[in-house]
Amino acid sequence: MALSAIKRELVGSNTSSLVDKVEASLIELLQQRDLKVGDVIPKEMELVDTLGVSRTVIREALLRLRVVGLIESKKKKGSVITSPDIFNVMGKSLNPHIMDQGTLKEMFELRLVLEIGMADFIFQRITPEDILELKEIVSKDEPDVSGSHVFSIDHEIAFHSKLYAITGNQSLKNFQKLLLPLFDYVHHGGLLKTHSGSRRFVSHKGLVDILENGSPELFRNAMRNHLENHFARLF
Amino acid sequence: MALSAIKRELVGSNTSSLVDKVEASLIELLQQRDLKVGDVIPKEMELVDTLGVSRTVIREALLRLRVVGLIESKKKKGSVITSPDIFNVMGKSLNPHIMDQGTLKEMFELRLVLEIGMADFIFQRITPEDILELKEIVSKDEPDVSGSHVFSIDHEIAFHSKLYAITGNQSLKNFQKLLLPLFDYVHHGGLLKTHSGSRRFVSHKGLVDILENGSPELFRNAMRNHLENHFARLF
DNA sequence: CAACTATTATATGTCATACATAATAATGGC
DNA sequence: GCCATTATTATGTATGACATATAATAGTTG
Repeated sequence: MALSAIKRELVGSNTSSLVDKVEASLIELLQQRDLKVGDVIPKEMELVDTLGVSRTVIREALLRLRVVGLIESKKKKGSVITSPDIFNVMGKSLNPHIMDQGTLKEMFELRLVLEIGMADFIFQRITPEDILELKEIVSKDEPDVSGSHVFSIDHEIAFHSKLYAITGNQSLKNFQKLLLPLFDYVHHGGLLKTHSGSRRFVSHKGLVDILENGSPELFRNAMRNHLENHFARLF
Repeated sequence: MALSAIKRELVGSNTSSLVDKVEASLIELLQQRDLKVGDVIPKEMELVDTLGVSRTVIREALLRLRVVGLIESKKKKGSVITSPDIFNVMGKSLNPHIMDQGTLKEMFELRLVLEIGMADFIFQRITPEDILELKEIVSKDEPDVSGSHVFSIDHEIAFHSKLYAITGNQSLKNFQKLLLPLFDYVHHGGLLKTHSGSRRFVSHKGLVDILENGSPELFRNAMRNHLENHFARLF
């Protein structure tokens, strides 16, 4: 049996596949019914009848929505609309073992952009407790006998993660959490020359001081300097 | 027939589904074989034999990889590894009609973070031609008879898009392209009070002047002011 | 021999059906 | 009225068949 009339209509004149069309139909359906997070969507078999395609195709279209986090499927309940979270989706495709060098470098640049750009939000929302917590973190970054700071990935991550948290922007924080594996891969893989020994223009402690007494403008420039050797490796 | 031994082993002790396991196995496979972009991965039927699960499960696992952009499937060729692009994946889940207000607001904040944070890269990479192009764009933003600037979404987008382009970071640019529908939705849906009439502390022309003769530091603060009314709406 | 066309083989795409599994709803005993 | 047990239901998995597109090959013709 060849394609039935309705399927031909679904496929239309363009080249997109059946699943593409069904996926589009589903999204359109969600918008038309003005469905909100938590609402349930029609069962697979209902969609089979409504759209006139096999359950295979329906399931594949639903799966796409599920992968990008638009819906969640429970055993007997059916599928419900969800909001969760934009960046988690990206995580799967951010496999440093597979992605090419160029993209990897761009992700690094993105990190620098974010940490300089979020100064205003940090100042807007930082609390005295946050300051204390940052000082606590910094206190564990003691200079060694030679006076230079020993580079510790864990300490680095703890400090900068706290900054993201202070912004109060969960999406931003998720984004950072997402990028962490990349940095871990790069540092451990020796893709960049080792950080230790390179001079820090502004220390973590310096940044905290500015958060306490300075301004967003001062902080942006300080962060710019703090990340100087990162820039040096990129440019 | 209940689950066979090998499937039990695949499922293991945790709660994750069969497809989850197969998906993980596939990713592991890609890393182990050190497969790079352009390489082909085993055929569906080979994977059926190798992993001992049905083609249904294999296909669903492969589909997941395809959705996040890790592979592409061609009819007779099989599936090949691809790199493309991190942010396009996110686009599907960024449906403003469905996502909740909180996330929408966070996306707006993200935009501000990016445009302030990318100053260094703009200055690093801007060319005289870019300056000319920016001036060309700005020239179309004439003040009206009352002397105030008429707000034009198109002009706004053209100007800021050019800034992203100048950074030379394709991922960053893709990110912006991704966010555009959100802003369009918000502006047209009247979610924010209209932009027109609100005072611009720093005009587009002012930003271009700084790009020509100023510094990244000046630019960051100017952009901060330029986006002042955006901030006002958020805080 | 070269270049172009028709055929074949292959791997993904779609369909149909049956059964497994888990979670809710219904039922029954106490 | 509460709790354990049993149906019911919708998704998850398995299997086999056929459709479709395309790379590869064979075959035809100038």
